[in-house]
Amino acid sequence: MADYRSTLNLPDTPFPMRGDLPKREPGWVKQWQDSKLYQRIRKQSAGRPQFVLHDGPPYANGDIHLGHAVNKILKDIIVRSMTLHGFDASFIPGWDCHGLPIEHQIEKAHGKSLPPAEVRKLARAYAAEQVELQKKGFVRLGVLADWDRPYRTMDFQNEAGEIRALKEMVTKGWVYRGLKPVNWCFDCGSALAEAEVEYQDKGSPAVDVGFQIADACRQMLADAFGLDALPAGKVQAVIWTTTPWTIPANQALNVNGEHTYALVRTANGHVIVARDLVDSCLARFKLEGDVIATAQGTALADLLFQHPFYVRDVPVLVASYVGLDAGTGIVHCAPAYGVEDFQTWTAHGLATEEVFGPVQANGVYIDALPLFGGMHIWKANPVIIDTIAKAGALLSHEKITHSYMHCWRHKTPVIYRATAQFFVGMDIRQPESYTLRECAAAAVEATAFYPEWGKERLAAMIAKRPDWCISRQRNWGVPIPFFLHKETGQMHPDTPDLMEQVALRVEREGVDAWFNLDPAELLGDDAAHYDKLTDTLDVWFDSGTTHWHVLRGSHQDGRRGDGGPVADLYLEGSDQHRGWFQSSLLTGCALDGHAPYRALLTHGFTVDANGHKMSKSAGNGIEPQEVGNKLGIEILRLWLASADYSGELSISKEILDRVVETYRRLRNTVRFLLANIADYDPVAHKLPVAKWLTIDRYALALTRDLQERVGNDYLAFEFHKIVQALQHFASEDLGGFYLDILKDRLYTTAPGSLARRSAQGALWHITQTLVRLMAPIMPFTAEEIWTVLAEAGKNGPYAANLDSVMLTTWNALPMQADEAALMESWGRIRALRAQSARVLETLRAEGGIGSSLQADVEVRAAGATFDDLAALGDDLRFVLITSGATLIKVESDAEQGVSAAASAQVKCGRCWHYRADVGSNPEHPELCGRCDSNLHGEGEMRSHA
RNA sequence: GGGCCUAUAGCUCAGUUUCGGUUAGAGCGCACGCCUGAUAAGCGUGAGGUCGAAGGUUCAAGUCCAUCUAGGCCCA
Repeated sequence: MADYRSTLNLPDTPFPMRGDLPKREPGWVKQWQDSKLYQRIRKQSAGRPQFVLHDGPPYANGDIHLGHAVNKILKDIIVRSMTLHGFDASFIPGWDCHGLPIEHQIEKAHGKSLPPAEVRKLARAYAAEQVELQKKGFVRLGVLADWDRPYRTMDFQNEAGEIRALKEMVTKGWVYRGLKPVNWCFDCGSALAEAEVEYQDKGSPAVDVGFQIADACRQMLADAFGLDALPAGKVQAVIWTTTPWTIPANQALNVNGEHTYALVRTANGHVIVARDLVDSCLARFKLEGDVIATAQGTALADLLFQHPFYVRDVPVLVASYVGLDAGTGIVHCAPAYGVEDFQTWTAHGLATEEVFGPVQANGVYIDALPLFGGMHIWKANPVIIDTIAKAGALLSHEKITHSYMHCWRHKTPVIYRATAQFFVGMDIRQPESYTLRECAAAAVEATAFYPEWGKERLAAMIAKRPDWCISRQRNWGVPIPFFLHKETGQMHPDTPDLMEQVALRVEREGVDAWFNLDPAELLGDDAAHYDKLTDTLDVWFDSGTTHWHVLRGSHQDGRRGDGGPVADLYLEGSDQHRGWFQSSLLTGCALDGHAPYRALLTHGFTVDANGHKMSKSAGNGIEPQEVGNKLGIEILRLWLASADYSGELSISKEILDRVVETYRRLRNTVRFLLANIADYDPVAHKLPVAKWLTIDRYALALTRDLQERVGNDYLAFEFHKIVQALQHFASEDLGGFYLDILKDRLYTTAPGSLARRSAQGALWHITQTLVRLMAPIMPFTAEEIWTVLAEAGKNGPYAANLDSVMLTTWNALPMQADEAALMESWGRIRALRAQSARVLETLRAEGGIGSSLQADVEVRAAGATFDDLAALGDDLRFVLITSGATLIKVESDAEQGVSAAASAQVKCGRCWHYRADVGSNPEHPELCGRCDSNLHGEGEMRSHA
């Protein structure tokens, strides 16, 4: 038997079947970096419509984890897809460099007693190191960005920019000085951040303390309980507290308006507690009693009760936070020493100036405090309890052990303590204009959200949030460069001008320019009357103002130049509704009157296969580096793109295994495409689409449809639909249909025949389309494909952009007038083909055939299906991949069907079809007629498939 | 405890934007078979869900309503 294999046009390509991703990806990364691909894309895109994604700065501490990878890869997919869409898409990466965690790192490494200037110096160096570390990680992910020129919030220009942003907000009147309870450590002598507080067990006294009704309010209290008069003798509202030291600072009682309160008669006078807690309270008081009347919490509002040992009547304030879990249902309110206490106080319109705070920074009461002046609060507890008892107001006293806040540095108990801070006011009304809250609400309304529910979430947060406290008592941060009058505490009247002078110095020397500044340099003789504030700005102010001083200052090329929001998109984890989205929104509104972004996109957090969050302790974490080293970053990217990122992102071994399958399928499909256009010259061999065979034109229509849908999905940021569409296209449209049918024609017809060039024209377009559609998600593989195309001269009209697929835009696919008709009729043909496959499978199972080419089929069809099949003529057998196919017209659907039988003919030694004309040329007895013609004659004619 | 979100075959997702309607779809994986001219590939056939749970509204619910469970983000 002659070997006809060598007479076939078999696929051939240098594109390897296996990606070998972990090994080869770093090479691509290096090439993109070395060739300055990002910069070249920007240069080539200059003048196109802009798309600005403003990068939210990750905190410069620690190696990147999966969450970082998710975030940056999504951004990269978007920037790449927008570039391919024909936008000038910028990506200026940034880092958040100031703040507590870095200060702690320095403290951990160098001890706790460094002078602040030294802390800042070390922190700056540490942050710079971390930026470089993380940058390496991000670059390895294949993220294409301006890595040579990122923004860092600690850059001098940015530090100065923040001061200018603050100046602008001060000038516009958004900033005020007020009180706020903060975590306070006596040993530090300063405020602590939440992160510096840890919880440990602590023994505390727990006391129930009675507040007698004020004489002037006895009748009103009787009315509240629906009584004609109050019983004679003591009537006390009882509170329960574990911090007796706050009693001297008591200024109110809080009740819940929704709860019911009971007036209880006991042997020790009458007491008021929540009705639901009467039994537990009496047990604690070791008293018996009867409820003689009840009243709703709201009825008690504003009644005055007597402080247990000071001559001071305090009001009842209704507060919803008061619960019934423990205590008495009545809460003692010391606004200087509790967050909720303080909020309740201000919520009732009471002045912060009236808040009474007798505890000094070192934990000692001021000397002027009666009875306890000069005592440390922890020492004063028993003395105070004794005083309460002597006043007849102590209903119970026990020792309890509870979880209590401690300083993580000194391991000593921490308290809440009201201190002076600076705020951005949410409800300050600009003259004849809006409040910040109103402006922000309108800005949220004007913003597009992906997914849509983000709008509701952010709007609810804006509606409820308190004023923004922007001051912190830290070392490593941007200073709030205010001079405050020593007596009044007021800002210097020239503050805006002074701030600009400070900004100029910070621009040159960094934040130390302020900390080192001698006030006299700016204030002259006035300096004696002013204190230089040492507070720093909340780090949310750092990142929240990046749109102001990064996009409009240090990186002007990364902004939109049309006067509106500077960015088209901010994209972060859904936790940033409270964080960066909000701080940016507030500064945008305060500075510009609108949000700095047009749209917000959020992604969820990564979880394990069971939907549980990843943690070190659970041991269910997956690191991006690990995936990159084992499977390749491309797999990680494809995993991310195939998930619906609006919810949680599940990742596990099995999930990644499935992703690998998807990758292989896509890769092999492209490999086959490349292998079959190896001898195709897209310029010299190009045929007009009108001359193509019908099925090739159908394939082109399918491809155009795919590109349109995928393009729209990119614009809508619906990447998982893209992966599904690509996979479906590769498996169903190509592998299971078009390519399967095409093999015979590609392999057996003459190399330069119309039949073959028509197919290759379609394959060339499919390849050019797929490589681009894949590129945003799988940039490594796309670039590899691009290189093969380029080196083989397969880019034809795109030869000007041989360097990188990213230098192109979507493939320009010919539009066909009869696309809709093609889709419709071939849809019917494919349904028939599926039916035929089932019949052949039955025959195969019976042992009648192996390959489908061993069979002849008879197709009975009616109506449109018959017309479609009839139009194929003799090519029907190629569509069904059988050696023979007979079409019979029937009149009704019921008569339709397919039957198959093993062919009685002889197998052609070349094309493997079983044909009656095998051997018709005596010189080539093993060949069928068309193979003989293809090899030695004019070649077969094909018009449809 | 509050706000927002998620819960469809083993896995990843669809399920017709504003208010429901025939046997709930796809790809992957799996099973079985074919091919050996995409071969550490390719093709075919097939088996898998009653839509987180139990209720309600309705002639009719995966699709609406309240509840619960599990999970996520942010607060308290």
